[in-house]
Amino acid sequence: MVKSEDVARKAGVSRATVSLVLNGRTDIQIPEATRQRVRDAARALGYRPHRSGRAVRSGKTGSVAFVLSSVSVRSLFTPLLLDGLIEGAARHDQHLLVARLGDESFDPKILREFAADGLILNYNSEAPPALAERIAQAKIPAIWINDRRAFDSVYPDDFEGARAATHARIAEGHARIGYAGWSPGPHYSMADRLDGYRAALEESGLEEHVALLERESPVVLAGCTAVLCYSPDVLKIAWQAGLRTKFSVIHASPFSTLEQDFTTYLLPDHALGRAAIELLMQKINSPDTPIPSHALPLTPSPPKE
Amino acid sequence: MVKSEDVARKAGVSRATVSLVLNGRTDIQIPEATRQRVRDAARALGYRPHRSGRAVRSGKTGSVAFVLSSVSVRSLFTPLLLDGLIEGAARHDQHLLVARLGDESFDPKILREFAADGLILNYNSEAPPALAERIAQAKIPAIWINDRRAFDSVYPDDFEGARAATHARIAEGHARIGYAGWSPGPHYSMADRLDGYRAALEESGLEEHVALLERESPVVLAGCTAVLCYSPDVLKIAWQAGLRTKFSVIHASPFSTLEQDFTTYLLPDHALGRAAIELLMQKINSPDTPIPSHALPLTPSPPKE
DNA sequence: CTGAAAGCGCTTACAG
DNA sequence: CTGAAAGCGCTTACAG
Repeated sequence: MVKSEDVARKAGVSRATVSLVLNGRTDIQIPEATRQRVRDAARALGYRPHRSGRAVRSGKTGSVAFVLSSVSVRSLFTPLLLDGLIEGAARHDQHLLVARLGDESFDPKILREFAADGLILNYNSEAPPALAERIAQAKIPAIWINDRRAFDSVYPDDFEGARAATHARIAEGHARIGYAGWSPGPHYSMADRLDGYRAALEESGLEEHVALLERESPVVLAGCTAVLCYSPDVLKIAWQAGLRTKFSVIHASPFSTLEQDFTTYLLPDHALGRAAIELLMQKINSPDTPIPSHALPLTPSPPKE
Repeated sequence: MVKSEDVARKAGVSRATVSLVLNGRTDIQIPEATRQRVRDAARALGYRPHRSGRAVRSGKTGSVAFVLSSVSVRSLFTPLLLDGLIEGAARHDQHLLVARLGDESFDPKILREFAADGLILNYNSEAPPALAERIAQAKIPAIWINDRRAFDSVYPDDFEGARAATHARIAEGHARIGYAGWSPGPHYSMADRLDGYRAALEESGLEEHVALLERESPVVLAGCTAVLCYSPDVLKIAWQAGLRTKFSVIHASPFSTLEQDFTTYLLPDHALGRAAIELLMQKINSPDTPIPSHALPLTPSPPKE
């Protein structure tokens, strides 16, 4: 293994100089010729600085961790979200770890060891209470994704998304607009979407037509010329029940089926990832300042409708 | 930050003893009472050993990295693959890093620094030659996923998968079986699937009916009672062209559409992830031994057909 | 069985 | 402007 001492010897300087040059410290005056010699030596030897050496000295690992439930359905995420996190991490010169936590009786590696400077937590249903406690107690900087907390979270603005989608349909001339979905469950977004739909109708003086699919058949929506639904699953159920209307679907990624006519409202997964890292870096730098949560807008797809 | 010295002081032992106890070193004789005292002190203080301290001492980072192209279409992967990697890493008590590399003029953080003991590389088209060179030159242990190399790779057995799917249709009594796909391109799997299909037909003395979709219309397949295709995209094109047959689709994950009748052959993404980590750990332990590549079988879904 | 010491690779004051 | 020294948190021989 090549170490900074090898580079120093080859370049005829001290280890300190190697460190200063390779870390681009321009506040210290070092002749360009010396700098070049160091860089050449490093390249020639294939020197790769050992992250851990720096970490142990600086007290920062230079990594952040993306944390998921080991029950995958509790921590759904899209490639777009992961990409947002990777990009955000790269931007801050951080490595990104990915870990899954057992939901109970857990003592996961990522919490047991100090291996990351902060955590991005992604639970789309209730996170295990033990997790939040443990994080608070160990004072680990953390940002929650897809969770609408007062502080330290980023989430899609489902309320505004549903409201905008409904208004768009109204603007198109639809007067009888339905909503197909599940009964609002533990996750805030289910209630928010329904509320957004209702807000738009109320603002326009229209009547609501809601089919909660555990209880009602989509047939309740007969006569509607447009229907708002969440996820392709709901769309599929409505379709199979014989509903043939203009659909508006809130979903994470563009998708297609063969016959249906619909507009998609995309969840801002990439932006969520980016934003989560931004907030986390703030949090790492000042761990005691609560950060107001961010709601990010959904975008209609295709963007212009 | 709590360090091992704090635990040592609280437990009334030396730092060495703390290390031995917490790392479960049973080869050294330490009275159970002392062990318990150390564990209690660690818990009470919320001690989380600093990974980097150990890393700098042991020379191992305790992490492996999952490496992707920054052009996402060149490094497609499913959640199942990522889960396989996460599980595999956890099994070996490793952290998992995820990184994307620019394709050209690159000097990515993950290669520039020594932050992982080995790499899992996932390129579904040609990997940049500079990458393989760099890895070889820096002697970084690496395993390739979805790449059929003689050594150091794991990949789905597309040939056998296509062959088995075709034989299954033959066993069902189909006599005119088509193939819909793209012309074999740079990735080995495209040729392998076509070859597997052809092998099965030849073994059964049947004639081939191949539609390469850049050149031919799926209508070439008219009269076929079963069609083998790769990915839902191909299926969709065939469907839209009016083809109504039994389809066999090779794909990474279960998927559904509204009307079509098809059998899916699932790529073994989870197993690929697990296997890749196993091979990588071998490679890390003996970097100079080439590891014969592994081809993993596809599975029909539903499993019994 | 336990503790003091050395050392992993690195960076940062501090002398010169 | 550069080098010798100290120190980050940890683990591993080595004495006792």
